[in-house]
Formats: sequence, C-alpha cells, structure tokens
Amino acid sequence: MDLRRWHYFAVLAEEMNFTRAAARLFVAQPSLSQQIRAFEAELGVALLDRSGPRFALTEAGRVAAAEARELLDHLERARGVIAATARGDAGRLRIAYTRSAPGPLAADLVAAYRSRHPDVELALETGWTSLNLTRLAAGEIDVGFVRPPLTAPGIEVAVVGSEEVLLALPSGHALARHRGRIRRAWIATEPVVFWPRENGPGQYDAISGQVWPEGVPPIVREEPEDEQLMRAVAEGAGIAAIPEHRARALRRRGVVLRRLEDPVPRIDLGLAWRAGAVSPVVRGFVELSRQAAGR
Amino acid sequence: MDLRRWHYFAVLAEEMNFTRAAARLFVAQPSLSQQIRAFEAELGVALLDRSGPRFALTEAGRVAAAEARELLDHLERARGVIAATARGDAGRLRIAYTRSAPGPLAADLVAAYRSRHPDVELALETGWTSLNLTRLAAGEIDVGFVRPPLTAPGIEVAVVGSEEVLLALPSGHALARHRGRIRRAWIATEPVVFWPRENGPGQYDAISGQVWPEGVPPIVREEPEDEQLMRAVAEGAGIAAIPEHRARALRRRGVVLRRLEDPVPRIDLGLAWRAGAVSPVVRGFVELSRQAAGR
DNA sequence: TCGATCCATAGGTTTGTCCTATAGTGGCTG
DNA sequence: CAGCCACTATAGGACAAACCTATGGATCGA
Repeated sequence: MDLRRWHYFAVLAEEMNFTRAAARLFVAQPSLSQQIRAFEAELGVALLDRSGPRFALTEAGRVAAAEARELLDHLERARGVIAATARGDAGRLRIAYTRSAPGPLAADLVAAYRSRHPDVELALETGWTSLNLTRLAAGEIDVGFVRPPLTAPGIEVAVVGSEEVLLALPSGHALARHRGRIRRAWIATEPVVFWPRENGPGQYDAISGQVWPEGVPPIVREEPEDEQLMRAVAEGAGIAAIPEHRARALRRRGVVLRRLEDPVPRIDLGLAWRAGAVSPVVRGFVELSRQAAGR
Repeated sequence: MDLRRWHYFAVLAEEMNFTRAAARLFVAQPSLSQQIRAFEAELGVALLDRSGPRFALTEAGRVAAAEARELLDHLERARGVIAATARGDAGRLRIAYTRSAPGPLAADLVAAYRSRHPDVELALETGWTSLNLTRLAAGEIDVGFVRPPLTAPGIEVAVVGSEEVLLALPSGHALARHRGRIRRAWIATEPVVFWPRENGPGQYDAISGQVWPEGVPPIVREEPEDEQLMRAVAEGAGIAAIPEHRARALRRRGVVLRRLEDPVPRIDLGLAWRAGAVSPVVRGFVELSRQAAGR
C-alpha cells in the first residue's frame, strides 16, 4: 500500500550500493537496510542475494526493480493527469453547434480551444438552440451554442459573438436596384418570408424587432430553414432577414443581399452551459470564448 | 508515495458516503475525512465538491478515482508477478538442446515444463555439448542439455535420462544375419566408423568403453555427424555404435541395427546449469527433469 | 596485519495516522 | 416549526512505524 519501499528498492537496484542509494534518498544507510528487509518480508520474497560481499539481485529482485519503476512512473502520470484535469487541460468536452451558427464564429472558437488545450478530447455535434438547451439540462452535452436572448433555469448563457442581419430581396424587386443601405420605411409593408416563431422566439423577436420596429408586415410564407427561405425569396414570394454569414453561404441566383440603415440589426451568438459546479474544461472553454468576444 | 490515500479515495468514490466507506476500510469516519482532505492537499486539487449536503465528485475527482483503481490494480499485479517469479512460475528460460539429444526425451521434458509453467517464456535453441557449456558459462543460456560424463567449473550437471546404444551393421555383414543380441567378442576386431574423439571425449569414452571394453578396433573412417556415420556403414566401411533414438531416426537402406549382449551399453542425457545462485525458473526446470528421470 | 569499505544491529526520537468524543449542518417528519 | 436523523468536520490524546546516531562484523586490498 506504501510505495516508499518500492522507491527505495528501485534506487537501490540502480545504485547496487546501500550507502550511495541511501544518500540519493536522503536517508541514513541503516534506515535503507531496514526498509529493504521489511520490503522483502512484506513481499515474502528474497530480492537480494546477500551470500557474497557485494549483494546481487535475485531474479525476483530484477523483476521487482522493473515493476517498481513502472509503478512510480504510473503514480507520477496519475498525478499529472489529475492536475491537468483540474486545470482544464485534460478530459472531454462535448460541444453542440447550432445549425445556423454564424459561419466561422463557433468553429473558430472550437479551433482556438483545441490548439490551446490539445489534450482535451472534443465531441462535436450539431443541434439547434432549444435542442441544445434540452441536451445541456440532461447532461448529454457540456456546452452548446445558442441564439440569445434566452433564459432557462439552471443554464448560464454568455454572448460570445454577433453579426449583422441582412435583407434578402428577390432580384426582380424594385429595391434590388438600390445600391446603398435600405431604409426601414421602404420595407415596412413589403411581404415577408420568415421561419415559424416557435422555432426560436427569442431570436425571432430580436430580428423582427430590429428590422420591423413598427411590426412585422404580413408573412406570406413560413419555412423552417434558412435555405428554404432563400429559395422562397428567389421565387419572388417576399423578402427575408437572414444573418450575414448564413445568407452569404446560402447565396443563390434570384436573390440579392442588402444591408439595412443604422441602427444596423444584429443578432448574437450565445454560449450556454449548466450553472453551478462548472467543470474545468467547461470553464476553460467559456473563458476563452469570452476573451474572443472581447469581454 | 503512499497509496493508502488513493485506496481510501477509490473506496469513497465507490460508496459516495464517508461513513460507509470508512466502515469498508475498517477505519473511523473522522480518519477518513482527515485523510481525504490530506489527499486533496497533497495533490493540490479539489476532488470533492462539498457545497451541497451530499458531496459530489469534481471532474478531477472522477479522474482521480479511476486512476486510483488503476494504480491499485497495478500494484496488485506487480506483487503477483514478483511472487510468480520467485516461485519460478514467471520469467524467461533459455534452453539449448543438443543436436544428438535422444529423440523425444529432451523435447518431452520441455513440453511438460511448458504445460506446468505456462507463464514462463521459453527461448529454445540447438547446439551441442561443448557449445552449450560455453554459452552456459557466458550466461547466454540458462540450461543446456549435454552428454555426460563431463565436469566443468561452475557448472552443475544432472543425468535426466538414458538410452541404449545400438550397433549399426552393413546389411551385407555376416553378423547382420544374426537375429539375437551381438556378443562383444564378435566385434572386438571388426573395423569401426566413429566420430572424432575431440568432438565429445566424455561420450566417446563412455561409448567405446562399453562397446569395446578391450579397446577400440581400428577406426577406418571418421565422420562428425551420426548421419554420415550411417552412410559410411551403409557403404560397408565398418560398424558403428549409435544411440537408439538417433539410430532409428537415421535408419537407411544398407544398414541393420542390432542390440549388444548384457551389460547393455547406455549413454546418458545430462542437463547442465550454472552452479551457485540458481534462478527459480532454472530450479523449476531442473527439479521437473529430475522427477522425470525418477530421482 | 591494518585500514577501508560496506552492510547489519541496537536504542532512543519524531512523525504520521488512528481513535474517541463532540460539534455543526441540512433535510425530513410529526 | 421544532425536534430528530444522517452525515461530515474538528479536537486532542495514543500508538506504531520510520528515522537517526552509534556501533559491530565481514571482506578485500595494500
């Protein structure tokens, strides 16, 4: 149960001399003699052949010396792993993206984290805000990207980035010919395509409140995914408001993207995690994200 | 350096209850509390989250519990390996056969040893008496089969088997027609083929002394290997004395094998090892061989 | 034969772990 | 809401284990 004697024996086997080994171990030579004898008694095995003037290792002694070195190494490694875990430099972090996460933002964060904590194993998956919150609460993931604003019991959220919201116009639309920024008054009554509010009330209200402060014009079509919204715009059904990275990624013939006048509408990228006892890896990821967000 | 606290922590992590864990460890609960705190201080890491009424493991605590179990397992295995080595049930044994070893005898011994000590790794090679003694003295092998009688400084030898020596006669020889045992007088002057005495003086003298007690007749041809002796006999050059298993294995057209009258000539199979501090595996092999030889 | 080197033994001291007794805290129940 | 129960933490004294200094015995080389 005590590795001290193993340590003593390993050093003795290296030095093959009680006096020198004792000096290396910072103990008196009689103590070492005594402990080695006790070690042999404990194992019930003769490790030294004391028949000659210069003792020799028995076969079991050679094996014991090797095992002792391994055990001490193992102990050292175990200490290291535990310390690294406590520092957040080792372990496993389960991260959920959102499908609509602003293009490179979340991925950049993950990449930066990976390079800074190379010994943390990352498990990545992709969900959406409400799913990520559910899985977070269930303990199935450790951190999840979300679209604020939102509040959930037992969940903490930090804004770790934001991006501009663009207007997607049918290319045949009169406003598509306008080169500069679009005024809110010009689109106050234009038909709109949007996704169902229940898919993300927070983000829905954040976008609509900024783009159509006087109230959303008639919604002529609802589609769950940005890709289908873009298709609907291309078909001339109406105009849509879509986060910049997403809109550029989904750009297609028949759709032009335009910026809105000041104040520019923006939506945030949030990072959510379970409140309370935060594991070190989660803390590391959150802190890195906050730094990247400039807070 | 002391695994006691690791053990305590491993049990605590299993029970998740100081009182029960202390009972399982046969210590009072306050001791366990104290040792766990000391363990955390020693590692410089918080292993328990004591914020609630029922403590929880931190991430580092979970890792520490797993590492503790591994370490204790490792310790147990190490003890086992050392004990097995001391018993002669583990390790490595380097054995050298002799090319002319009586057929199945040595191989049977090795097979029996292997089945009785399956965790001993065997390194087998084939040499001859004088080479095996050299390699033994040099520490390149642990035991070697030899042809007694012989003496060598620092080497012990035990007879572990014996076999009859047969006469190989040219099939055209007058004695080949005789069905029973051959009398020594009949061959006292017959020309002989033999191998050079310097290849193994002990065995040479043992054979010649038993087969030709009055002195070896003229040696008409010398060949180093039994196989070539048999060929020489087949060609009618002379008669030869060859150990039974070997002779039967090399049996060929033109040669007949005949037994000699009482006292039947025999040669022994010896097992040699370094004298002095005998390693447990060697001791095991030697003891098994002696039992098999009925001593 | 003497000295040097090395390991073992003896006896007293210190350190660490254990114990018992008791206090503090949160949850459950009558 | 008060009292009880389960659980963990703290305090102080007891004991065992390891350590140290001093010394003895054995072997080797000069």
